[in-house]
Amino acid sequence: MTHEMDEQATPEALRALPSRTLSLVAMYSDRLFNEGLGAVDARRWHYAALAALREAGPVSQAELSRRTGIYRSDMVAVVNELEERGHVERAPDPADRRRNVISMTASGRRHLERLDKLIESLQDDLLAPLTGPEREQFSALLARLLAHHSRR
Amino acid sequence: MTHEMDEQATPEALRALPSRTLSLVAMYSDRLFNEGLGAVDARRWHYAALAALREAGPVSQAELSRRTGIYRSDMVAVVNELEERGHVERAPDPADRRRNVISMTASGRRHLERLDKLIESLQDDLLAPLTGPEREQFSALLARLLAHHSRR
DNA sequence: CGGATTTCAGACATACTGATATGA
DNA sequence: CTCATATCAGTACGTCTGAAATCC
Repeated sequence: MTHEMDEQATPEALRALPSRTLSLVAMYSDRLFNEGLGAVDARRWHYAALAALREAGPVSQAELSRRTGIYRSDMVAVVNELEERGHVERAPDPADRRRNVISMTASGRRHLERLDKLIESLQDDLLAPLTGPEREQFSALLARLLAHHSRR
Repeated sequence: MTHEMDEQATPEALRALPSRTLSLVAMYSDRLFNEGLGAVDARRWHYAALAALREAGPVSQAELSRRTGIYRSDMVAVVNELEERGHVERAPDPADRRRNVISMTASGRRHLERLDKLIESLQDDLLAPLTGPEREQFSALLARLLAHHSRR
């Protein structure tokens, strides 16, 4: 998935599967966001990490990991990239020398505000064919599915 | 994503994003189906290919590819696996010797019927928290999003 | 010749595992 | 001793690209 598939010729047995439609829409959505964010030298995880830092203040990488859902092992690379771009700073925690305290820089804050606007517009692209109330409905249904499946 | 993320501590800016919820739900859905199908020695692509064969009759791999959305390059492995399990047969097309004609065996038909039931039950697990009408709504909204994003 | 088919080899991203060094 | 942290190496999977061999 997904190339020049002929959606007309898609077997009825498949077309009726919400799991399939869900996967495909998620794929298009991911692609939309990856491309949109790539255009401003960012990635989805960058936004997640910066948004978490804004709400939590300076925290350790492990704490960032818990709040964003990024694996600790992968968080290293995310923080590396954000640090290279000057959006965050790594500093050893004097209180616990195992930890790095990650904090946003002024550049990071500006970048995050740019991303807020971009994300909002991409969100709009994603839901373009739906009316306002339909978007609410869709989001609410998704949230309930997530709540159901993410409880252990 | 997704480990022991603390969904409570998820930044509000992220929790409000349908794109994120969508990705996560799709991930749980994919996992559900991969595990369920794996338990009967099948994969998602197996079901797609067999369902397409049932509706189209014997066709070439390229045609199967168009109908299922599986890349031609990846279709080779899918047909290999189905052939190993005795669910399909490969035969050269006498009318066009570039082509392999893929057809379902009796075993394939039985297997597909098993999968029909399994898929239906997994579908039910996926949508468990939703009422009947809500499932209809959800599917309809997904279908409209797919239609919108899959046109070029 | 251009175009389609099957196949292989591999790039790339993402989720995830495991192990190590260090320190609380 | 245990537990947590940061890091690195590597697995597994899915999407996707490119190219070769064959045939229309």
